[in-house]
Amino acid sequence: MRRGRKPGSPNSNTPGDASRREELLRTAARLFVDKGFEATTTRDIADAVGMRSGSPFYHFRSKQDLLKAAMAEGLETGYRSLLAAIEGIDDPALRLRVLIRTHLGNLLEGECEAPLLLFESRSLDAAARAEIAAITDRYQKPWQETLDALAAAGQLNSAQPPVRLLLFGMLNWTPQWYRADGGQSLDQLTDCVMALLLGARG
Amino acid sequence: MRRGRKPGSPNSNTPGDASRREELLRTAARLFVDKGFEATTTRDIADAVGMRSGSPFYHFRSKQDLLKAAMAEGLETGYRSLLAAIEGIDDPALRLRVLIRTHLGNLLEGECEAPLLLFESRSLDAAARAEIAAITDRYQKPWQETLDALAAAGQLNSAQPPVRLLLFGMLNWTPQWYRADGGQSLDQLTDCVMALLLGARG
DNA sequence: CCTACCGATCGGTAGG
DNA sequence: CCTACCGATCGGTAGG
Repeated sequence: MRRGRKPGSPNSNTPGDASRREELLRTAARLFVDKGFEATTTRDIADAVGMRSGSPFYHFRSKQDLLKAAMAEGLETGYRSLLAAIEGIDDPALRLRVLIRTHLGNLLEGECEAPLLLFESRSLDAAARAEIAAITDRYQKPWQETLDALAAAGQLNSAQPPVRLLLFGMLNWTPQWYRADGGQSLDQLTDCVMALLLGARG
Repeated sequence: MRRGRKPGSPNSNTPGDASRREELLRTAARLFVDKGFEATTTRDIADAVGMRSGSPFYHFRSKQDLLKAAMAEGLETGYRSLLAAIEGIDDPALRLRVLIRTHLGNLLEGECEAPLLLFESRSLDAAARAEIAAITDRYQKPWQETLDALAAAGQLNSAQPPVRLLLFGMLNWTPQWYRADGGQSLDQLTDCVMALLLGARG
């Protein structure tokens, strides 16, 4: 029924196992976002990738470790997508637009929902939470730089950190209400956010 | 050791029991916000109010029922605090300011964190979720009216529903990062939000 | 990675 | 509201 697999090395980077590990991470991330960390069972995750209930623990020490890894790698992926999207764009207003649009795409088109897992930070111990906080800071760096540039150009009233955090919250709450079939495209939603930040624009 | 109490009527509004019920609701709300619904045990709640493990079920049919009631009554309370705060205020910009400040006070000074429980809606069944959605709509009505008035007065570019929802998300994410000891008062934070919405202002 | 399994915990209930 | 309790589930492990 099930294809057999010889035991490999635990937690290693064996090429063959790496893909299984990634599969676990992606699947866990999705389930954690949908049902929440606590409500998601390690058995749910195992089922979803076609493993037996004990097998995720071959790849990860604990359920919490799975969460930490899913957050870390997800934020990493999201960060790279941001950098790729803004590469070569000099105009700060356009940069901000692309950051927002990319972030919303990641969140709302299910490409990389990792930022939503930040809600689950409370389930991490202090050490893991610190690791994730550092990665989150990096994720926000391009945002702060762009806001600073906009303020310097006089297109934004203030680029104090609260502005960035308010913006981040505004975007991360959208999955609570945005529906793809609601007649508003992500581009239009991006327009709306931009108008809010930079003032009138049509 | 423990004071004895005669059995009363279940789920009724007996004056004596009402306060215990309210105590359960307030305590449950706080724990649900802090640890999350799934991570909070009915035993945690019972302990926190000095009951035995089975006793919460004398007041509520199920744990989910406790969540629903905590959300419903909490949003009710928050709604009333909003109405009281804006009563007699005619200037729409000032009204918005008071709405924001009151909402932030409720969230960040622990007076009424119920809006944060909206995250936990996924733990409700469809019927309960619909109930809560209706109460949430009512909670947002004063906001929409105020935004409409601002748009009519030309002080806001657009009062389309997404603006309200973006604002709501911006505020509801603040508990993720705001610290009372961070050198920024709630009044200053309110200024920051207002400036973001209405444009330059110093 | 599977089999087989365990200890702990959890939501909930009967009966007073 | 307490006592006493149960069935189910869950994270995790030993051993191959």
